[in-house]
Amino acid sequence: MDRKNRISMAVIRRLPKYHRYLKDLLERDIKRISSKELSDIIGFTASQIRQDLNNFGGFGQQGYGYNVEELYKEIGKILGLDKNYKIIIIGAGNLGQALANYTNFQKEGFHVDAMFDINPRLIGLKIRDVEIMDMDNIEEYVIKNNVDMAIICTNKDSAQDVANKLVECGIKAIWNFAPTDLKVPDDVIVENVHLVESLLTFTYLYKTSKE
Amino acid sequence: MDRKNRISMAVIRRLPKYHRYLKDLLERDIKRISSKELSDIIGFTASQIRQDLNNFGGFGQQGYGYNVEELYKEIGKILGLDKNYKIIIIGAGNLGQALANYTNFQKEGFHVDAMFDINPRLIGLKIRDVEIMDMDNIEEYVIKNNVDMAIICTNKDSAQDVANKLVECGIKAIWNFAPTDLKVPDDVIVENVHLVESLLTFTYLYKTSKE
DNA sequence: TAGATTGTTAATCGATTAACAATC
DNA sequence: TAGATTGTTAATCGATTAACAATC
Repeated sequence: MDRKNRISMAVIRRLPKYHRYLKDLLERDIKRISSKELSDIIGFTASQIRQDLNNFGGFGQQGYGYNVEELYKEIGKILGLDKNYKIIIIGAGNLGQALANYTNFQKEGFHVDAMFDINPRLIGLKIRDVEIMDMDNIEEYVIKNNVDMAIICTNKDSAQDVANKLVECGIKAIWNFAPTDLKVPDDVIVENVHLVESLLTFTYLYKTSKE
Repeated sequence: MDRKNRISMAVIRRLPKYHRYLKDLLERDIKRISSKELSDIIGFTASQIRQDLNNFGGFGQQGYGYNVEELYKEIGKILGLDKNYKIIIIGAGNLGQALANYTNFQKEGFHVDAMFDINPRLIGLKIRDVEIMDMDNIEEYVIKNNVDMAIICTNKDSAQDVANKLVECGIKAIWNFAPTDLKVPDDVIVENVHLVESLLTFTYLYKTSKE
């Protein structure tokens, strides 16, 4: 724990990118790769790649480089992909439904188990195999079904209330798509996907590139 | 341009957050705010807030702080929100449709004009007022309609081909939701929303928080 | 004017890059 | 063994924080 906590967010956010590129290499049947070669395709410096990986252990071999399959699996384990995760989605609007349908998550062992909404028109519907349930049943559901993570896809005004409810139910991990910053206890992990922030950054870069 | 280019990405990515919090304050009828007060609600240090803002000009007043409305408008201008933007979406699947429906973008002056897909079942359908058109017509459409930005919502395998096509049509700004890194010329801006990377980072944090 | 708070310079901290001895 | 490339330490770079004079 002490050692883990010392790993910076900068490093952690690069891990999924390593994972993705290594999967690519694996699919192209490439058996080994040096930090220099990986640098050429992923765009980080070779030095940074070696530094990053050495936070978690010495996966390479001098004079050889890294075994692609082994490194891919190790990084998968580091990320926690050796387990499956049960997810619920709160807010069954367009975005919630899109995420329920998004197969890239399922491939990695994330399974959307149920969706919740307060809109009576949506309750009872099924998106793929996932039923949209009444928000009133969420506590019962979470406790019964050992849910790992919750995705908030509500509007900004409901998001904090929903988060409070989730925390109450014992959820420790919230992936938040609502355009607001949630207040939660220290032991609850929140990862934000702030689409508007991404769009505005993008717009700034576009605008200034034209000047 | 020279001055602009010196502004670090770290600062640029904080701008949308200032913009959002200032809008909040404005809606709550708060007229002025000091860097210290803003620090308390936004979570950056007061020092960082003053540093950030001073990259773009002296918006504050000693002994007073910042005028909320003025600062909100100034940051909006810096981000390029004093203009409207025409957007097309390529890939009219669940995610593309969800983004076409996402009203938070329209509020800020972003208008989705058309969607494109290669699936004959989708072509001709309308999502809200937005027609799904045949990918074959994209070049003609972009040239005729002065499109500013394109959103890629295809799968990873088509994304690079779509990007090439967009660059060919003269598009200079691509918001990419496909789980891959696009190769484009230097004068084309790409902003990625890598959902899988966010999910895996999130999973890592969740996993390690339990250890 | 006195108090408050900015704008800005200097100090610190952390992350990235460079270098190289260790070793496969 | 010789060549290649890692793991790791040291140097550099950039971003954040602290401090304070300027000034409203």
